[in-house]
Amino acid sequence: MYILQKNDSVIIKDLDHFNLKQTLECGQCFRFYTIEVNKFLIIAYNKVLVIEQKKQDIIFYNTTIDEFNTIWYKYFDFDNNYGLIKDRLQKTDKTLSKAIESTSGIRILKQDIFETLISFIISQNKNIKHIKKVIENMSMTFGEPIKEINGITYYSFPTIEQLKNANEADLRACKTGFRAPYILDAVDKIANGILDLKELQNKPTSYVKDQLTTIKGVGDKIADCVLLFAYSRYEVFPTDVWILRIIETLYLNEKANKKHVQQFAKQQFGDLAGYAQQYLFYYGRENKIGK
DNA sequence: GACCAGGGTAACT
DNA sequence: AGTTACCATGGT
Repeated sequence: MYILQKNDSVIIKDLDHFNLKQTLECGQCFRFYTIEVNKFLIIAYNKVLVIEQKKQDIIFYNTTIDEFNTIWYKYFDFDNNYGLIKDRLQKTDKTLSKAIESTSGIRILKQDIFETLISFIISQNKNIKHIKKVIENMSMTFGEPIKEINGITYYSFPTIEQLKNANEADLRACKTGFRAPYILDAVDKIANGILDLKELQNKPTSYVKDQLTTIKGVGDKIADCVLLFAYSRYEVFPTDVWILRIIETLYLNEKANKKHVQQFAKQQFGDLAGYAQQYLFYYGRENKIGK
């Protein structure tokens, strides 16, 4: 792979192990819109990015090398060697090997910690489409306009400071429902210094998980999503209703509970369990496994 | 109209 | 420690 700049775009040529559509649609992120086939608009880190994939080339529109280096390089996890990761996973497991054949372009994004936390609090007992809508509502209500494209204004995800001004009625107006007090508790703990999301970056995974689950409405699964998608802890295995059914169907051939599935994933996939989870999740949903 | 959605909590056995 | 009803809301 190599990078070049052309007018106001940055282009990555000959990039392996990357599929933009798979990476965005595997359920790890919620702030993106489809413009055309393989062309998307993403909102992240207070930026609006139009990005397109043409075979093995990725075009980042209206950006600079500097912005690419400081934001998008890390966001798309270009530091990690996916060839190596997939080799290791495919060698140890035939079922996963088959799943990876059709999902091999997924990358685990490195997302903003606060946004990921609030987004997955919202996610509980909702489908992905509705999660996206509620996050959009919150951004329009509490965030700031970043950029206007084709007459549509795109808003940043609200900061902690901006959400401090929110009350429960405001949040319910965004259709958060019973999750409104959960969001308020998260904002309260962070704003008052009881939780320091940045400091947790340097702590062991189990400690971070213990801290995150002190927030009301944050349990095992939501904490694992924040650990995987924002703290880059690739050993966790977020276990939701989908992945539960997928593991039951593809591996266990019997009913299981979430604790059982977590133990299984740890011994089966080890320190790469998080990657395995994303490949299996996308594969399972595409093929309606267990439904 | 019941059932489900990238779940968690409280109140039960 | 392992179940179960309930929590808003929109879609099928």
